[in-house]
Amino acid sequence: MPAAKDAEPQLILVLDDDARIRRALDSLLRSVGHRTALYESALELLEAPLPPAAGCLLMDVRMPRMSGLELQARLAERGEHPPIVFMTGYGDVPMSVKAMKAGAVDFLIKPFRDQDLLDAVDLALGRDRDRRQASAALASARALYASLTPREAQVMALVTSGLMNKQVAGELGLSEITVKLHRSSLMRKLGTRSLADLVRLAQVVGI
Amino acid sequence: MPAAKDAEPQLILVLDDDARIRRALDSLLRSVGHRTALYESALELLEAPLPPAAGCLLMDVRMPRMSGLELQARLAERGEHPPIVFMTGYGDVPMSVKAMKAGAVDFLIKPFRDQDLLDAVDLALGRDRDRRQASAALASARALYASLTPREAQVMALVTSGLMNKQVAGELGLSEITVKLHRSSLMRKLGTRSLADLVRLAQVVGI
DNA sequence: CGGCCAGTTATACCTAGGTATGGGACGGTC
DNA sequence: GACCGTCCCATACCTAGGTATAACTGGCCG
Repeated sequence: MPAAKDAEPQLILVLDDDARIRRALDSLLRSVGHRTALYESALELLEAPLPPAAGCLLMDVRMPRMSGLELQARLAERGEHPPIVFMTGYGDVPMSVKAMKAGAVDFLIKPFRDQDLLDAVDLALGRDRDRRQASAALASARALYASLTPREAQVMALVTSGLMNKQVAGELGLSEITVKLHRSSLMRKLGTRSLADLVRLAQVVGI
Repeated sequence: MPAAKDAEPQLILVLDDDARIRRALDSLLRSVGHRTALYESALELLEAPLPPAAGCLLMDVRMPRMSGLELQARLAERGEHPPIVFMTGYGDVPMSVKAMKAGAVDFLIKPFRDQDLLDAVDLALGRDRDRRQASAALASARALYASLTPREAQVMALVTSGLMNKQVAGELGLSEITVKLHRSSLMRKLGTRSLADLVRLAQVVGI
């Protein structure tokens, strides 16, 4: 594991149909050292795959063709997506509640102070880092687990549930020595050097 | 463990300064089988300890003396509290966003359909059940852990980190046999019958 | 067909874990 | 002072875990 020294700063996706606002947000965000990517419509953003470095999506709620809320729903359907900060000039309460229930980080009413926006963006970037960390840990655990043969996975499940080798052998109709063999093999594959580590890995994978 | 057969249905705390609204909410909630407790002011609710069966707090945002948002903040300071559903006739977006950021389940605008309120309450009760389950599991794990002597706790930490008995002995300056003794003693106290169980318990406690 | 991998088992040997029994030291409590 | 709980160590014995080596089977692939 090369320890991803966050050499790649997070990117802030800015989506607004008004070019003047895009420019203003872009310059504000860049002035405090953020990197940005600008989008004019929800469709433009949906068509291309999201930049892997995307750490926050900042967007207007009301836009022609596809609203911010609908984009939020589409992104959620597709799986993981960066945390979202909404802005709007004409928001109502049900709209903001819906956005927040769906996981938005903040919902800002124009006009807002620059600092409020920057705070919301920082919060979103923080959540994105947490999300990335959790997701990377889960992915690597799953990848390791996927390298096991079916038998090894069975043995792992029973061993981490607390059964002794002979009990595992009984459950699976094997001899104890075979269980030991699968066990040492899966420990090697997973890089775990103790039963404690194995149990924790199993927890992550969700056995 | 007597398996708490949820013989005790959850209680819905209804807080509104308007007596007519309290009565209307009370009758609506009771008509679908919920149990309720009525409060006239935030202070009244804060003064007495919360009913242990409280599974949801349904309240107006705007009330004299103490607002719903302030009550929400006070309850959060005091630790765990039931999930909150807000209602209001005059809410603005920043208010609703603040409430949702602080963890509210929903923020309803009057007039709302009865069903919307009942849905929000059901969602809140569901979250309360999850919360109770997690909190009960954590409490029982902590209680078990607290019954260990200091030495046993040290041994547990090292054993669950994956060290062998002899390594634990080295770390603590003990002989291996003594470690085994502490180990069997703590396993007995915690009711764990395998290292796997012990590791999971340690995870819950946060070792 | 030959090679490879998963899966299976066996023998043998060594290490680690678990328990029973007994004993000594220390600190606090009744 | 007697008692108790915690902490420590030892001997002895048994069980469980781990590894090495070797061998057999069946399926898949080039």
